[in-house]
Amino acid sequence: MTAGASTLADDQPDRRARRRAAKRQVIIAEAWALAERDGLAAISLRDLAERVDLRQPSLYSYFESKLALYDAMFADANRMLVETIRRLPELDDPKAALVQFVRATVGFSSDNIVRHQLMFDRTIPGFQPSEHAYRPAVEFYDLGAQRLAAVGVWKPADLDVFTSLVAGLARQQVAKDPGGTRWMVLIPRVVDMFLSDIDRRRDVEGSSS
Amino acid sequence: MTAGASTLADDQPDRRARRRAAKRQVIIAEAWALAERDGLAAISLRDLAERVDLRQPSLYSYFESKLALYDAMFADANRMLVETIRRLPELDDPKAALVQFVRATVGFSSDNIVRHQLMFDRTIPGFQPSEHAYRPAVEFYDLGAQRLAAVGVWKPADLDVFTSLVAGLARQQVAKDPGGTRWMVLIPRVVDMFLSDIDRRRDVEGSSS
DNA sequence: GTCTATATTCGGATAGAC
DNA sequence: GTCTATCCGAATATAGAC
Repeated sequence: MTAGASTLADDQPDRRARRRAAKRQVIIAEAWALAERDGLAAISLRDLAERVDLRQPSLYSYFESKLALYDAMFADANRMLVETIRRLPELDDPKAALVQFVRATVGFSSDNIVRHQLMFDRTIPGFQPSEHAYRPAVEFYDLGAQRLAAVGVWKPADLDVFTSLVAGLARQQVAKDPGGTRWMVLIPRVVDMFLSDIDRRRDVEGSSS
Repeated sequence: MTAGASTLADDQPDRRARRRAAKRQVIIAEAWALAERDGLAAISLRDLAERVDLRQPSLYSYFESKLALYDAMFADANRMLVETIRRLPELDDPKAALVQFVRATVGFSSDNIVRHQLMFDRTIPGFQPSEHAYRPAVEFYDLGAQRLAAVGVWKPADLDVFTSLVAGLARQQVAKDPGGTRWMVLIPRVVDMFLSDIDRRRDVEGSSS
């Protein structure tokens, strides 16, 4: 019927979808700014709407509820962290690469405290990331696991120790010395400590078999 | 003038003060129950008043604002943690005592997630513990520092590493395996790792001098 | 100290016109 | 998709009688 308009009809939805996605991104970006100012739990859709030149009800065209907004923010923060890791220059020395990974991770938390809160604390009542939003978080975990594998660490218990080390450094840096480097500077030492422990345990295990 | 009533006049304020303090404690206890149910940030003074058989405005006789309530809860949680540590049986082996300390601390967080949140996360917008409420937190820190001193650890950087280890274990246990023991069981290993690292560094330092 | 009553503000969410 | 208008509920806090 409308043969000449078919390309138009096929393109238009894509453009619309892109524009829509772009605007969603703008909204999310402003939501972060608001969260930094007022606290994550204190975001109001009224303030948010004002910042993106919309009326408050119009936000419901982009997010079906406030929790859906948090979900999108959760995914956004995790994608940002994954991107941060991916952009790191590749290093030949696997141990140096591990230190680099931890530094980038703790640095991300330190530079993005509210993102860190949403990702790692459970601070919003009723919020639980959807499966979809959680996917980039898994991706991040895998990136860490890969660098651990490169130094011969793969046992689940070893991974758990490692995650708790990184979590602890990030937490203390964020909570006790925001903006500083008091725990950041300990990273090489902590990684050393961890790898030495792995070696030590390997030796013990080897000698007893 | 009222000589015969002077003992009465001296006692009555004490009794009143005690009753008042006792009721404050009841209110705080119910506040914790509410926080466990709805989330720390979602406590409402209405619900809280109902639970202690008061009308909502009457709470203002006990706490001058909601933030003052949080402040009292913060102090309460820290006192409870300090008490938990103090009640531990004394151990002769200083290393065992250190493991015991970490176990009790992480266990406390695991058993009291909302208290952990209030103490260690900054989750309530606008809340900052008063100097008075912060005192027991310092006391807790000192208890840890004492046990570290008993194994020869005293350097500030070493203390920072240790606090981040404990913080990381607690965090992962609370966030990723609430109610379980996945990170709890790693405690002896992590303490070993830490102390071995201290030894190793002492050796290096000693050989270079 | 406790109450009733109320001020005040703000929150998320919905209806329906355009 | 965006708007105006509005609902409805909830929140903290205060005034003033008892």
